[in-house]
Amino acid sequence: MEIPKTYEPQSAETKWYKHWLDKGYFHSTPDEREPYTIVIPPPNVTGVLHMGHMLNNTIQDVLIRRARMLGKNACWVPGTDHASIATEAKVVQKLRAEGIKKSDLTREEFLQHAFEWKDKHGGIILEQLKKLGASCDWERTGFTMDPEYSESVIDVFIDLYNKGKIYRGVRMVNWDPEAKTALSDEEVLHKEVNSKLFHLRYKIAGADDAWLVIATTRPETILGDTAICINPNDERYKHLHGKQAIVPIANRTIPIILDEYVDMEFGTGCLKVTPAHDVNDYDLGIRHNLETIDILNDNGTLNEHGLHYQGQDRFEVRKAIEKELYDKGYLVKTEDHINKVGFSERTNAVIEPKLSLQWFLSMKELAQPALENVLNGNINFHPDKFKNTYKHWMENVKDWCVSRQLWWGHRIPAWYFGEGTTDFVIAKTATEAAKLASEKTGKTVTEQDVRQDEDVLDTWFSSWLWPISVFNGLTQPGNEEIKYYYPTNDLVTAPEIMFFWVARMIIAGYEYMGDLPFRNVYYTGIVRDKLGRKMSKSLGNSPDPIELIEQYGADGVRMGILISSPAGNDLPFDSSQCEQGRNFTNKIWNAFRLVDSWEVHEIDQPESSKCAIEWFESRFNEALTEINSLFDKFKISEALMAIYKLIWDDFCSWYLEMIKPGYKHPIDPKTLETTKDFFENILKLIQPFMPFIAEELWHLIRDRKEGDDIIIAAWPVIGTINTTVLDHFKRTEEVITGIRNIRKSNNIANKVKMDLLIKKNNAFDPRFDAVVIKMGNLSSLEYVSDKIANANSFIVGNNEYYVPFGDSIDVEAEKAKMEDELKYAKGFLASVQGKLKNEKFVSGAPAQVVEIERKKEADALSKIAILEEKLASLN
RNA sequence: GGGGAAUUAGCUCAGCUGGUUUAGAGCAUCUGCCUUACAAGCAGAGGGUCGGCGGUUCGAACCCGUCAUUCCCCA
Repeated sequence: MEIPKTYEPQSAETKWYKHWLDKGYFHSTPDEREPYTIVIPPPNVTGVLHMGHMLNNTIQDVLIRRARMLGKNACWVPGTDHASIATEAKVVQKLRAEGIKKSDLTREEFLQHAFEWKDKHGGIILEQLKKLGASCDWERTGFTMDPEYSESVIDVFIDLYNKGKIYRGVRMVNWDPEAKTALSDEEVLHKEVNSKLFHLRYKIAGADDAWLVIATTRPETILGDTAICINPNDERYKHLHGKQAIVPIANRTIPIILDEYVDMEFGTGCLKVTPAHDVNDYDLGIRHNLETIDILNDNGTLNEHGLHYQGQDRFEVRKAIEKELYDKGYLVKTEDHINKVGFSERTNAVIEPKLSLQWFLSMKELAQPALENVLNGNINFHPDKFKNTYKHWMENVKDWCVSRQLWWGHRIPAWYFGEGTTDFVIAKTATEAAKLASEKTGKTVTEQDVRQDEDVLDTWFSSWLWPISVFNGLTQPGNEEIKYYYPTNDLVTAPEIMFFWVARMIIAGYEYMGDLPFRNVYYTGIVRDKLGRKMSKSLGNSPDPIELIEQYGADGVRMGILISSPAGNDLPFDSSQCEQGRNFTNKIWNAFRLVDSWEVHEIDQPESSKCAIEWFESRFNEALTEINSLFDKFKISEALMAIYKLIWDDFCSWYLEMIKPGYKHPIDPKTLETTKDFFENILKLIQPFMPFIAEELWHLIRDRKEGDDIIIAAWPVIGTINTTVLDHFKRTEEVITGIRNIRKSNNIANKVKMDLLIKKNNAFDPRFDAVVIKMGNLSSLEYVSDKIANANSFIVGNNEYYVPFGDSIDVEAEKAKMEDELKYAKGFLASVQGKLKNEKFVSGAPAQVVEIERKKEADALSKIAILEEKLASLN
């Protein structure tokens, strides 16, 4: 059978993914083995796979595949998040395109559309992950609005309310007038915009022609003014103390109050106070007992307090009122001004600070165990530096506004039975609510008398239960699965959602399971393009992951994305990295072609092969030790690099070349079988990173019984490491490189055999001579006691190596080379002797360190002597 | 404005508690090779006053101070 010269990934990928699924390798059920669990950060149902997902999920797959090979019961739970605001926005948009307005639909009708959307788009990302090779337990695919999951979200709300942690309160929230919902601070993007600063004059009450001038960027809000504030230390305005002012147009009389909050330098030093529309003003309002006048409707138009502007949009009013103020002589001047304005991350609408009645979760106490257990290392962050950010946030945690004015999501289980602020109960059903309300009021309240809160819960209020609720840990406490899989092991996510999600999962973990949700959090970076810009759909600078997979193969892309992606650092992605990955798959493929091409004969094993085997065994175990330790430290890309070098350099470039029989020559059975063993082991190491080619070659290199698949093969166990052999080989490598350099500088073709003469000054074991002969393509290797004239030479370990080559030696070049070496050796000696001559070094440094320096000195001295002699012999 | 992180070769990064080397890797670059596994390859080579300046120390990429630049978070 003709094996293609290059690896063709497509057929292997479909074949093996199907095989793994058919065999149920991804599926996990509790058993006696140690569990290893990862819950996927559930992607939005609206999304399509982007490079960030690729990075994140490749890492998870690497971890889970290695755990599976380590004999653990590996369980990677996939799923999706309902993403209330993002999904609702998409559905509204889609309906609008069809000519349907959300306001024309009932809640039930709208939700039907939303579920249709979810059914159609919700699985796209998960399907795409299969192309990447993700070994998720698909039978466990969860969704944050699954019935049982939803039940646990509602239960938690009720429980926290009953514990007194959830309260209803008036707060200044970030209001998105387009989506008509409150947003968390994290969902608001602050951008600098060019705006205008309007200087407006207010008449002083009771005076004929006395005025004060304020500066504002939002003149329309004067209709909501309830005070003017000045700094009590401001000499300019002492005369205003205790006075009142009259709001232009509204003609309301408002007090002039004193507060050091006012920045005397900014604007005119007089601040108009609008408690309903500015966070700082709101605080001032509370301090000074001011009236609060809300002039806005939920959609951003003005209400009845807007007087003749009622019903108009806030931005139209800004223009109109500017004119009116000017016409009536209140506008003193306008100047250009740059300020920061908040925009909705989802709808890009300008955020309106707005007072509204929302549901809050008090965080201070809940956050305590979550903070402690990260600081004390029960939960580890990788990299560790994110602990600082976490600490800072957790120590200054603010109450969490959990309500959102949306329909898509978990509806808040609050039921109102009257108009009073306390006329509500928290209950799972209307029946229960009626019962509770009856108890609360002492009167009969029926199911028809109660109406449920219109709002839904913040998406994160459901996803913070993810590691618990995917195992139904709240609805069926203590069930077999939650006992077995919880706490999960590792979480892989982006630092951007450390507070949104990670911190809150930790909080929920301690509150509801009394235990951490995961032991390690691996933070990935942001995937950026070559110019350092974040990859995003709007910029169009993100490659389509599926196209990348088609172009380079899933294995190539997996490697390309991981090779330069240390934890927590951004990944400047370039498709050339996938090319490197593809080239690597091809390298492994061709190594297999080579091994596969050999014909076995019952011949003796060559000495060089014996040495090679002995060396590679130690080298493999040495590398494996390092690789395991890198994995333990979550240095995934370094582990991959170590495997890459082991395979490419050690196995392909050295080992295979050493044992490779001459053209058309057979190989001995012992060497071939051992080589196949080695090959199997390196395939095992690469399996977590490049599962497809690993499985493909696993089945090509030896006949396999049913069920003997590499995905479930045992991760290699570290065997003996013979450091003497490793040292011998290191020296041998140097000798071979020396020979190659001589060929190169003299233009001697590889096929031309050469002689090597060795003047041995230091003892060494000549066992690897056979390897030197083979790799150097030598006709002879001999030991001599004198220097050889007319030869190219080099020094390894203070032994002298000579390759005579007739008259073709360039003596001058040889001399120059040696002089360079001599110069370096002398410089090196000087630095070593500098230390040794220093009395304080010799007495102060540890004996071992001094000893090492002495040895360096001795070696350098002897090398210098050899070089000088050789130079002399050339003259 | 407050807090945090970073700065090592053209690029991306290692470099553990200061001492095995007058600093390492991969990619890229350059040179020579289509040598019967692989040109998606082979064999070599060049490239860094470890951001600047001070300090501590016998000894600093590593510790301290300071300045500069960049990024992140919060207001």
